[in-house]
Formats: sequence, C-alpha cells, structure tokens
Amino acid sequence: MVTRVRRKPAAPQTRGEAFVQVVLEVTVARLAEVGFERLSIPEVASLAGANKTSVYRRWPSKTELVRDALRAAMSHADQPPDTGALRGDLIGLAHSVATFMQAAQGTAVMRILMAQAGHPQLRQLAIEAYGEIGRHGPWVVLARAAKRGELRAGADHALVLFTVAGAILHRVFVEQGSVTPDFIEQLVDLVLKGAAVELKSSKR
Amino acid sequence: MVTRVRRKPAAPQTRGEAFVQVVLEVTVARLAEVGFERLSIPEVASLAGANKTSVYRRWPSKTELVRDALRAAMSHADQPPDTGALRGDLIGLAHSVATFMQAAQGTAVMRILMAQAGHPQLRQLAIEAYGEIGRHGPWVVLARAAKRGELRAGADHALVLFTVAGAILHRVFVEQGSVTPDFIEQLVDLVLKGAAVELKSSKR
Amino acid sequence: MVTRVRRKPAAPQTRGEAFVQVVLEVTVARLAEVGFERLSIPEVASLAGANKTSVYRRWPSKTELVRDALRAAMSHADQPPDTGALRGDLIGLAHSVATFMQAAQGTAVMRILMAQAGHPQLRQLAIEAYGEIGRHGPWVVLARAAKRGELRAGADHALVLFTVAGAILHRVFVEQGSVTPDFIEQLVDLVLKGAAVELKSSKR
Amino acid sequence: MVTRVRRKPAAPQTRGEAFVQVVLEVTVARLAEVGFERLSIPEVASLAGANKTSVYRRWPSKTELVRDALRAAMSHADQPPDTGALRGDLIGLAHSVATFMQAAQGTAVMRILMAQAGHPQLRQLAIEAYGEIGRHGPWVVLARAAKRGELRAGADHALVLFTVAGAILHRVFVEQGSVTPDFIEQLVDLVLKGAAVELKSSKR
DNA sequence: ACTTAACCGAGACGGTACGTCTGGTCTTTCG
DNA sequence: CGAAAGACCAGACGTACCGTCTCGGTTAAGT
Repeated sequence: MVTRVRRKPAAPQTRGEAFVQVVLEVTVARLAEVGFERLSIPEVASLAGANKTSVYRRWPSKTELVRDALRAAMSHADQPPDTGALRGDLIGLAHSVATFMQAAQGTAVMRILMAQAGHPQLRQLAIEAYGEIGRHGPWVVLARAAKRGELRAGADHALVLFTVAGAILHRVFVEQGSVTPDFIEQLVDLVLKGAAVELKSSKR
Repeated sequence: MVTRVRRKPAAPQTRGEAFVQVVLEVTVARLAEVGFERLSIPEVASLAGANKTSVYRRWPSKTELVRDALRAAMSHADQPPDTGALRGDLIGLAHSVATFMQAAQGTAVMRILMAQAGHPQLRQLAIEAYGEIGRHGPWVVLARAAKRGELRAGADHALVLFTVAGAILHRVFVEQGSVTPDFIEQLVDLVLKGAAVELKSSKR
Repeated sequence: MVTRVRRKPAAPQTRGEAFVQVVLEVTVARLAEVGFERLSIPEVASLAGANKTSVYRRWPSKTELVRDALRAAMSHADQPPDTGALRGDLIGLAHSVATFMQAAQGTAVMRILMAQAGHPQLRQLAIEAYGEIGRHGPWVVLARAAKRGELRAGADHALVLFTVAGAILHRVFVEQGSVTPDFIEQLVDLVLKGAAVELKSSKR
Repeated sequence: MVTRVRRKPAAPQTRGEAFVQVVLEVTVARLAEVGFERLSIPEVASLAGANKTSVYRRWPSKTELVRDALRAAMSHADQPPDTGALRGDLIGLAHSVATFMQAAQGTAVMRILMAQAGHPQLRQLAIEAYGEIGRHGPWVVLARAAKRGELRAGADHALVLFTVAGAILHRVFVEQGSVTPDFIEQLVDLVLKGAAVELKSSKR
C-alpha cells in the first residue's frame, strides 16, 4: 500500500467573501418564503449563482447555514426611541417591530418560531434573532416611563410589550393586513388607556 | 350473444366510516406536530393503520385531506359567554382562544396560517377554521358591552379582540409559555384599563 | 400521539419478470463494453427502459446485479463434442471457446477476470461463469483420447486445454483478430503435433 | 507497489526530473493495480507526494500521462536469447514474457489491452509497449531455428509465438497461477512436440 | 347460499430531489 | 517562474420519499 506524503503548508486563501453574503441573503429570503422545511441548499446555491458543493463545503448542514444567515441578518443597532413620553416611545417600538415582521428576516424568524417547536437548537437561534430587535431598548423605554410615573403601579412590562408585539403579529400573519401608522397609534392607545370607560372607582 | 341484461343493483357501501374519522384525526395531529409541508400522506395512512392507497383513493391531494380534516375538527358551538360584565366575558373569550391555540386543531390552523401565505386555498380554509371559534360570539360580547356603556366611545372592537388574540398567540407560539388564568386576567385588565396611569378625571 | 394499527397480511405479488430479463441482458452487454468499473446502474436502467430506483430495489449493489447477470447468461448445455478423433473434438472445443470469447458474455467474463483481481467475490463469479463453458466436456474429450491411445504418455490435459484457450484469448483480446476455422485448425494441429520436426528418438 | 517518497531537504528546487520519474512510476503501479478506468490523477499526485495541479500542468489528460508512463517503463534491450537450440531459445523467450506479464508494467499493459478496446490511441500505445518485449527477437529466434531445420515445414512462426504467449497470459490472468520454470518447459515442449502420440509416418 | 361489485391491503414502479463524492480548472500565495 | 493549497464548478451516484398503478383478498349487498 502507498502512504500519503505531507508537504509543507503553503499560503492559505480566502476568497468569496461576497459570495458568502449573497448566499446568506438568499437563505433569509427563502426562509421567509418557504420556511425551514422546504429550504433546499441546492436551490439556495442556484439562486446565489453558486454551485451547491460550494455551499455544502462551507455549511455542512442546513441548520448551520440558517444559523449564519440569521446572525448575519441581525446586525441591529438596538437604539431605543426617546421621545420623552411613553406614548411616543411605544409607537416607535411598535414601528420597529412592524418593520421587522414585514421584512424578510422577520418573516423568516417568525416562521421558524412557529414551525420549529421540535428543533430546540433552531428555535433558540430564532429566539435570539427575535430578541435582537428588542434586547434592551423596550425595557429601557418602560423603565423610563415608570420612573416618570407614567405607568400604572404594578404594570407588567413584559405583558405590555408582548401584547403590542402580539397584536402586530396577529395583524401581519393572521389577518395578513398591513401595519399602518394609524393602526399602531390605535394599538398603543388601547394598551395605554384601555378599552373600558374610565370609572371613578375601579373594583379591579 | 344476447343483449346485456340490466346492471346488477348490488351496492356494498361505506365500509370505513370509522376509518375516515381516524385518518382525519391523525391528519390534524400531524398538522399540529410537523405542519403542512412535512405532512405526508403515507405517514398519515400508516399512523391511521391504513394503507396509503386507501387514503389516496379518498383524498386525491394533501390539500383536500387537510380541508376535510380541518372541517371535521371545527364543529364548534359558537356559544358566546355572558357573565353580565365585559371583563368576565372577555376572560371567557380569551380562555376559548387559549384552549383552541393550545389544542392540536388550533396549532394546526395557526401553523398553516403562518406558513402557507402562498397557498390561497389552504389559507382560506385555515381562516375559516380560525373564524369558527369566534364567528359571531366575540362581536356579540363587545356589542353588548357597548350597549351597556362599558366601552370607551370609538373603541375599535376588532382591535380589542385581535389584540387579546395576538397576545395569546405570542404567548403560546413565540414565548412558548402556558396560558394561565392569571395571565388571562392580567391581559384582559390591560386591554380594558390600559397600562397608563389614570389622568385627572379618574382619582384612582 | 397516534399508535399504529396492525392488519392481517395480504397476498404477495410478483411482477416484472420480463423487466428482469432486459436488465440482465443490458448488464452483460455493458459489462462487455465498458467493464465492471464503469458499469453504472443508472445507465443500465436507462438502457433497459426502466427507472434506476427499480433496479436498485432488486439489486442493492452492482456486484449482485453482475452476479445475476452472469448467472442468467450462463445457461449452457455443456455438451462435449464427440467426433471419434481427438483432433475433431479439440476443434469443436476451440470453436466453443472462440464463440464464447467473442460473444458479449465472454467478453464480460474475461474483462472481469483481467480487471478484478482484487475483488474475490466477483472474480469467483467470473471463474464460475468461465468454467460453465467447460466444466466437464473438455476433460471428457481428453480422457477419451487418452483411453484411445491418442495422447502422448504423460501429457498434461490441463496444459493442453489452457494452451488452446490461451491462444484464442491472445488472438481475440491482444491481437484483436477474428478466430477463423483455419486458425483453429492450425492451432489444434500445433498443439497436437508440435512445431518441431519429428525426430526418431525424442528425449523427454 | 509504490514506495514512499521523501522530500529532500537539501534540494531547494525540486528540478522536475525526479518528480516526473516518481509520477510515472506511480502511474504504472496504479495502472497495474486498478486499471486505466480507475486511474485518477489526483490519486497519482497524492501518491507521488505532489499536488494535483502540478501533475495537471505537465499532462493535460490521463491519456498523455499514461502514454509517458508506458514509454518510460519500456526501455528494454530487445536481446534475443541464443542457446543454439530452439527449445532453449523458446524457454528464454517464454521467461521474458512471463516476467513481463507478472511485473507491474506488463500487468498495466495487458489490462489496457483487454479493457480499452474502444480507445484506439491508448490501445496503440499498449500494443507498442507489448511489442517492445519482442519486437524482433522472437522472430529471429524462429528464423534461426527454421534455418537450422528445427522447425516443421510450413510452421506458422506467429502462431507458435502467440500460442506460447497466450498460454502464459491464460496462466497469469485467468488461472492466476504462478509461472514456474517447470510450467514453461512443459509448455515449450508441448508446442514443439505436440500432445499427440508420434506416428510412424506423418504426412502433413 | 351464491354471485357480484366495491373497497382495502400490499407492493412494484416511475419520478424528483437531495447530499455526497470525486475529477478537473482556476486563482492566490510562497519560495 | 514553478509549485502548493484550496476554492470552485460540474457531473454522476445512491438514497429517500412521494404518488400511481395493478394485483389479490375480503366484505357487504342483492338475486
């Protein structure tokens, strides 16, 4: 039998940086369009103008490709709005959420969250990506409002945020309606002031 | 050869009424577990203890199978709660929604709604199934409350309902948390009274 | 979760007998043309007018396909010639060998024998197939000739047979010449009477 | 068999001459082991301790590599034996043939001859390489014998030579037996004196 | 009871897509 | 400038799964 002979190493090489970008973008787009299940690496490669073996070389499995794609898509500057009043801040946040969910990245993330309950690693990735859009900002907004005394005592910050997010989620994916500025204002007003008539003595 | 006699009026029929039931139940279960994409008719047949050809005979395509499965699953008595007060009624509605979303049928429907934006016929089916749980009841509840003067003037009934539904949706599918009675009460209170402090006209 | 239900078994089924024949014939033909290495199951399937999955279903590996193909091709009636004289018998045998080697089956077998020294199972198969054409007949011929006193004392039967076979092998595959009746007669005469002039006293 | 290659630390610039030698040797070895079909340039390069691009630079295609490899392997001095008697000369020739066929070059050549009937250029190369071992010598031997009167009148020189070669070919590749001196002697005696009993007066 | 006809189970088959493997071309870097 | 190191493209292969087909067996009607 014959043994392999090792030579000294030569210069490494790093090309195709742009190629990686294109592939990841295409991946996010396909994730949004067809979801994780039907995401096909050969198809991604074809759409990216590359050969499928090139994609397989860099990302051995679909999960890793999606991981990188989500991470690349989530380079957000988490800049919380600061209008000086809770209402304005919440409207700003809601706009961010709506923009996210209506973009390809958001659709991709939400589809994974909805569909991949049984895939913990992937779900974790999506959760992280979803959290990117609101890791700190929203909580800061509510904390400031609480300090200013704008929030009812005992108000659950998470509940407020998730209710706004949930309403937009429902609007976008269930009703498939567009999220207009008017809708956002009404939503924020509802969450802030409630739908009930104001009473002098509220039983609670 | 004489002419043919009349056709034999033999008519053996409908051996598998129960078989149909089992298949549809399995279909809903798989829809909830893996979604529409990965729903496989051979798999459904196997889980139902039937042969795949038997399933293909009755439902030529996956879409029709899902249609029947959703329709069979949606035999709801749309009985709106009537506790006499808006808060109690909304809590009842929220419970219904939460129960639905956490059951197999609801998961199936929501997954289809989220994932099959590009499949109009299927989406329409899911919308109908989703509407079954609240075709009329919720609106009646709000109408009654408005008549009783419990609702703020100009309150958008749809916004109220969809916000509650969206919050539960977010809770179940994004946070993957359980919907406790306490959560529902807090949610309803948030939507009714808002998160902001009451202003001048309301003392406390 | 749904459990599987067991039914009672039904009747088996065996179809596609002609399909098997065609595939095996094509296999032998390709073996002769391109050899074992370049024998491709998808190609065989295509040439046989079948789908490659059908071929893979019946023959999990190329080795098994070739095994069946060789066995199917080797349904020989091993009828030794009997002309009453050794020369005529040998000519008959040589004709059989030449016919075999110039046919697809023979080419297939010889190519495997030449090329697959490292594949014992396959080599064994080819040896068997090659042996089919002369399992008993040739030895009977020589035994009869020896009994009749036509053979020199101490003549090695195997050497005689293999020399004739080897000469034809060389003719067909190395020289790539055709095996004419004249060639066969000259060959047999050479092996029987030798190329040397006859001496009165031959040592050894 | 292929031997390991060691990089010379003293040699700063591997003058391509040694490199070419190693590659060609490896090529012949692989030709003998796996044949032309499975001969892979990347594999040859790896076994030679070189990079595949280096091999591709020098030999654009497998055919040219094999051509050079065969030519390099065939630097034979075609020195015919001359023992003074036909029997001894033939034994010498047979030894040459047996040595050739059992060596790597011979195995390589014979495999190509057997397998590459459809590749004229390659076949031509192999024929030339095969002819190297006996371009003139064998014919000289027989011509001398004929002049000495050792050969039967009308004996076909080519038939004699090819029969000896064919018998050895069969022995080596079909029977996969070793070619012993005893075997060669018996073979030569068979071809010279024949297997039949000697008759008193043989016409012919 | 016997025939008849529909339904169901079983498996072969064609087809499509996937992921892997390997061969050959290219570019970049080093000596 | 030659050689090494990979990245890249291209194509074929074997596998998995789906949906269609044709069998044979069973069961439920109706004479």
